[in-house]
Amino acid sequence: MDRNDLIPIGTLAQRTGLAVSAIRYYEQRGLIASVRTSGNQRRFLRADIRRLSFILVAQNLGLGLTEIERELAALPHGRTPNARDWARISRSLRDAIDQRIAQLERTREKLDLCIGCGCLSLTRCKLYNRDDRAAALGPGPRFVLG
Amino acid sequence: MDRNDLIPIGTLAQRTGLAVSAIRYYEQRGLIASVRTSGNQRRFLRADIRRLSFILVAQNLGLGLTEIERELAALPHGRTPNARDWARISRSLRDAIDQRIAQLERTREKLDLCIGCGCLSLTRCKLYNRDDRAAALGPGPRFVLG
DNA sequence: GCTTGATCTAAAGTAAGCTTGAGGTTGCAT
DNA sequence: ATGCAACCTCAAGCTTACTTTAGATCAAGC
Repeated sequence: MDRNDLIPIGTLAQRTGLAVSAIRYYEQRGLIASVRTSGNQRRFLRADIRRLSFILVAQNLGLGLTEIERELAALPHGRTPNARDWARISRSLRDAIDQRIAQLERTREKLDLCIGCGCLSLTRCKLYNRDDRAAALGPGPRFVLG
Repeated sequence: MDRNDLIPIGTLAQRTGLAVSAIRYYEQRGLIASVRTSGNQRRFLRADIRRLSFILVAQNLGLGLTEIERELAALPHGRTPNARDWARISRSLRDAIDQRIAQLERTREKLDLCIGCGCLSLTRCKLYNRDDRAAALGPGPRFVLG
């Protein structure tokens, strides 16, 4: 199984917790690539486990696959990404996490004000201020990331 | 406009930043209620601005409308919610925010380890540990909230 | 060699969360 | 009283992110 470090899709699925169908979908979307055996079966690099993990973390942050694709585009083409590559791209993810945490903390503060004062004075309640609200990112739950 | 504090849907939309169609959809889903004028137009309570704000905050947290409905069910039926009601339900939201922040901080730590060590040793990389990963919550981006 | 589980493709289906469109009515200002 | 923006309903459409299904092939152990 270690010859050339090529793993079949099922193994990749097990390692990442993703469904096989999801991985195939990601490949179709261009988020991940594979080579084929003579019998047309996909074989992935072990490094793709990391790539999928990155996708999962980014998704958890609220990023859509299109945005994730943009992030991943920073990785080198044709060459297996090395430590430096991953460090660079991971830092960008780190920033997004920081921003998201900061935003949640702001929301929490506002919520505390509302809980504390029990304000029913609608004009004063900070939660009514929609400046910090989720931007319209299309359908589905909305997230503020910046 | 202050007679009885009843506002039309367009005003509610402006105040919350939501689309009129979204508010109608929420009503259909049972997340918000309205009375009708003699001409069949919806009229909402001013307090519904708060209710919608709650929905927006909860959505931003990653909750689905079904879960939000469950949360809102804690509000009194037939009576306009008062400060105490809102305080109770908001605290539950606050807890969810705390948990989400904690989870993001854990992810950030793991990411820092990966950035710091530049580990390409896949078996050691903490990000590959899927224990803390998003649970399958159906289609769409996944979130860990608990 | 044979079986059995993993894999393949393509197309259709699903779920959430809304939006859009058509065709018609209401209500406030002038 | 008239005009026009705002409102109404209902059905269909859209986007994201996948899953499911069907029918066929592959690969690895016994």
